[in-house]
Amino acid sequence: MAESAGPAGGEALLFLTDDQIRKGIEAMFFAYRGFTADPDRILAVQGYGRAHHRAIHFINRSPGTTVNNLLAILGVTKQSLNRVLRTLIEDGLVRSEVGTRDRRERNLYLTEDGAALERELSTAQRDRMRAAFRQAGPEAVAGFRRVLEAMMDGEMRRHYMRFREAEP
Amino acid sequence: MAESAGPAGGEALLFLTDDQIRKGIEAMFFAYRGFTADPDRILAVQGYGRAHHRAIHFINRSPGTTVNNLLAILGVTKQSLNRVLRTLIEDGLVRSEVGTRDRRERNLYLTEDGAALERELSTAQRDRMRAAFRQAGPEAVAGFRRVLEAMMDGEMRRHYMRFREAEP
DNA sequence: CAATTTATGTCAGCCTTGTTGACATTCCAA
DNA sequence: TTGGAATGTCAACAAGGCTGACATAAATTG
Repeated sequence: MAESAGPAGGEALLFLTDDQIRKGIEAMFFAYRGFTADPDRILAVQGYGRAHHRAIHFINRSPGTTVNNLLAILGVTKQSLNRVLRTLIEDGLVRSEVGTRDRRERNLYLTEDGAALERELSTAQRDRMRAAFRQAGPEAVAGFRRVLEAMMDGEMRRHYMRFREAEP
Repeated sequence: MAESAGPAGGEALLFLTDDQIRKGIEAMFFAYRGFTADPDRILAVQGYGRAHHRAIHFINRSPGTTVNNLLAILGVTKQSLNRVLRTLIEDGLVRSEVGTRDRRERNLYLTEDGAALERELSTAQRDRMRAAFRQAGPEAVAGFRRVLEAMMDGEMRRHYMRFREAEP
């Protein structure tokens, strides 16, 4: 349909055929399992899931972030996030401090233990990503990022861009 | 750590710094939400979820496939898949036929209604992917695919490759 | 100051989708 | 022919989404 195939106006656009796009969709599906496989294995040991990983990742990226901010980034409800945060706080991986500027807010930090788990998780995930990057080469990596950025919803792209520029 | 940054042996390898890799990880996270957003909206209307989408997608890709085969592709337990298949069969979207060669097997097909939903879902997903591809350009798309393929687990890569070559 | 809004937390209950365990059916090979 | 392996189904449970209702505390506004 649409602009399925064939030359159009002088450009070939062969990379926009339904078949090429289908391959992109399936690549995305199968690759995402690899992307989460290593952290999933680590998390399963201590009885955590991907939701815990996401919270830990973004608290590490923005120490002192508020619950509301985390909510927007993760795109879940506060009830859902709260369940995860509560277990992380109870288990001593996350510390929640009453905000100084605005005392309704809670500023979230990783504890020593939380930071240790974060390192374990991100090391595993980075190792795989690094291997994939090395295998594919720098130009492929640039293209990879360009396509992913174009695929994001506007709201998510905003969050991504804020982190993209920030050096840790 | 490892080969964090800086020139190494003559090559720069700047795309392998922890910071570059971290951007790749976050791009993957935020992009995947966009990837599933449109199908999710459609599925929510009829009370289905992503699991239904995955089953429908791969039954459409391999009409007559068996439950066992689908299991290997989706990487879930047979009990989990069975629940999804049962609702799809009850709702008249999937047809299950006793295997002729081996009567323990069930061959799965989409019905007319199932094929209609599959088209609706894949059209929505393809539209977004096509827009991202067009925006990023052909070289970026090639790189995108190369990185994703390098990121897959071996088992998943095998499945991907089988579909990759097959024309519908 | 009183009223309202905002940020957070909590309880209850629902749904999807993952899990394990138990079991029926069918095939195949010893 | 019989026992094991393969295939698929049913039941029950857990994680982690969701909505709705409500409480509390703090900030903001009139």
